[in-house]
Formats: sequence, structure tokens, C-alpha cells
Amino acid sequence: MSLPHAILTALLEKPSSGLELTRRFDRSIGYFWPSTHQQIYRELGKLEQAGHIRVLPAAQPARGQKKEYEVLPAGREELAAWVALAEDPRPVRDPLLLRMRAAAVVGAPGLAEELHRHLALHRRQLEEYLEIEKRDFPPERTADEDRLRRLVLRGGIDLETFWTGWLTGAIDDLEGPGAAPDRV
Amino acid sequence: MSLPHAILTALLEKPSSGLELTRRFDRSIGYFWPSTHQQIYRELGKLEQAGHIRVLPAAQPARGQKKEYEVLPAGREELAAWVALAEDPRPVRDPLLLRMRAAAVVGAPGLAEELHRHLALHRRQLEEYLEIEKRDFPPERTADEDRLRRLVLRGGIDLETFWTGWLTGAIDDLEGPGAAPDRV
DNA sequence: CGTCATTGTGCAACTAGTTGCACAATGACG
DNA sequence: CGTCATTGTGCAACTAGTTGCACAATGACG
Repeated sequence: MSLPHAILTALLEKPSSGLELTRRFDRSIGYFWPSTHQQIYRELGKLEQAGHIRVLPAAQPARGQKKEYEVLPAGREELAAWVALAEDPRPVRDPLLLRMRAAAVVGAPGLAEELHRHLALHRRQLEEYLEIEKRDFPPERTADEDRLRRLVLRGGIDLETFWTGWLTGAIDDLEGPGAAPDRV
Repeated sequence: MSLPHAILTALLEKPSSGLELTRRFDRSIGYFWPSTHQQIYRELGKLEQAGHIRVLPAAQPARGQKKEYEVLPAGREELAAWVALAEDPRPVRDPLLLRMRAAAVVGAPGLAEELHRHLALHRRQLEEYLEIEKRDFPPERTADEDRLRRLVLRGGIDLETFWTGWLTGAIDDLEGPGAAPDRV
């Protein structure tokens, strides 16, 4: 039940239409809770139904049939209650680790290449996060109000750092001394 | 499409019944691809249908109506093909990071407690992994054939190390000097 | 022999996320 | 004025995972 809360958070930061939300997701909340426009529209409908958000009366006619949503007090309360909830971390589900495990049984041809590819992807993501950190959280501005947002970004950075580190080690190990890459 | 491959891997390591698979998942493959017995039975049915596995003729009548499955050549081929496939890492979806982001907007009462709770859970998981490493991969036995399995375990260890590290830092930051924990 | 815990298999309904598409309204451009 | 790109909303079908339950067979125990 995280998507509705992700949407409430985004709408509290700034009332938006479905498409605007989708775009904003892609470069902030979507980093740790991605969503498609279809899903977002469906969820907006449910949130409106539940009385958590409402459509803002349109200022002027816009492209398409644009609807701007804003959060109602009930929605804010719902979100605050959710923040304080105890919820266990969701179980890890990682296909790459699973494939390495399978490779231990049926052989690993093609796997090293895939590790290189993933390493490149994670490096790129790490770069992106570091860019955002430089832009949004420069060292001189340690505003207290951004503490939590900075911590979240730090989470992303540390996570990608873990992946690049682990993948680098794995590649070294597989291609390194005495490696038998294609053993069955 | 990872669960069937997880099952094929487990069955290649050792032919098993549905319940045995479920139990074995809980202490190996399930660490990075958890599954319930219901899901496993359903998938076993599909895999049999597809000709990837078959029921072993029963040696002697057992409890319940036990069925032991083994992997057929077609199943092994399917698994080997999957190992070599290019598949992007699945997007991160983490409710805790999301909740921190929400807390930045509606206030953070109760959040620090939750961070402590998660830290304890991740520490426990890390301990468990380190136990397994000590048991299954003692330093003297660097057998080449366990290389991949050891790397997978390393992945789990490094991942939990990331979480404990990040959570520790986040708690320090939130409860530390000049903290304003319940600000709205 | 009856009862109960254990081992074992599985169905049904639901929830959340994905994929593929349809279609409405508007402004820019020839 | 006609066409087309862009902005915008949304339905439908599917896939994967979760939750709650039913029920079969066997062995242990009184």
C-alpha cells in the first residue's frame, strides 16, 4: 500500500495533474517507488473516491482535459499515520543473484558480460544521484528542513555504491586468477 | 519470470517434493527470492506441464501424497538459456525510504523508532549470513566450484552491511546535534 | 480403536504492477 | 482549413505474489 502514499507526498509538495505527477515521479520519488501513468491515474481515482484528495477548480481551460489534484486534510492525516506505522522491510528479490546461483549449477557462459553491463548501469545511477546531491544539497546549505530528504538521497547513493563495489569484486573474482568461467 | 528458474536450480541441486522445496527455499534461495508453498506448488504444476520437470516414480508410500520432482534435460536447457539472458536490474521499491520522504512533508514522529527496529532486523540478517559464511565457506576451503555460491552470499552480506551502515548514520543524524525530530 | 499432530498438496480470491492500446483536446505549421 | 505533434486521461487484459482456507494420509499416543 505504498503507491497512494507516494502520491499523497508528491501532491503535498505541489498540487499536480496526473501527467505532471508521472513526470515528477520519474526524477524524484520514482527512484525508490517507480510508477507508470496508468497506475497513477487509477490510484488518483481511488484517492479521490476515498476523500483524500480533490480536483482543483480549473483556472483556465488547458490542453487535453487536465485535472489538478490537491490533498485534503483527511489525506494528510492518512499519510501521517502511515509514516508512524511499523512495517517490515520487504524481502529481497534479485534476479541477478538468482542467476548467479543458477550459474553455479548449469555453468556461467555469458554471465560475466551481464555483470559488466549491470556495473555500467549502477555506475550511471550513482553518477546521477551524485549530481542531484551536488545540485540540491551543497555543503554550505545544511538546512535542517532538508535533513530527511538528504538522508533518502544518501540511501540511494550508498545502495548504488554497494552494487558497484560488489559487482567489481565479483568480476575480479570470476575473471581473475584461476578462473574457470565456463565450467559445467 | 524468476520463480520457475529458482525452482529448477533448487531441483537440480536435489530432487524434492513441494514441501521440501519450500523448506529449502527458506534457508537458501529464499534469501533473495522468497516464495510460499502455494506459489511453489502452482509453479511445479506449470513446469511439469511444460515438460521441464517430472514426477519421480515413488520408492515407497510416504506421508500425505508426496510427489518428488526431478529436472528433465529440457528444464536444464531452459535454465542455462536464462542464465545468459540480458535482464536489467529491477527498479528499487523501498517503503522505508518512501516513508522518510513522506516524513519530510508531514513530520517524523515515530520514525526514529522504526529506524531502530529496522536496524535490529538487518543486523540479525547480517549475523545469519556471516554464520553461513563461517559454516559453508571456511577460509581454508577455497574450492573453485563454490566461487559463484560464495559470491552470492557475499552479495547478501554486503547488502545488509549497507543497510546497517546507512540506518546507523540516519539515526545519528536524526537524533544527533540540533535534531528537531517532530517538526511539521 | 479414536483422536490429534504432522506431513503433504492444492484451490480460490484478492492485490499490485505491467503492457498495450484508445481517444480527447489543443496549438503549430503549411 | 487540414494535418500532425504534443499534452493529457484512461480502460482492459494480463502477470506475479499474497492470504486464507480445505483436505488427504500417516504415525504416535492414550
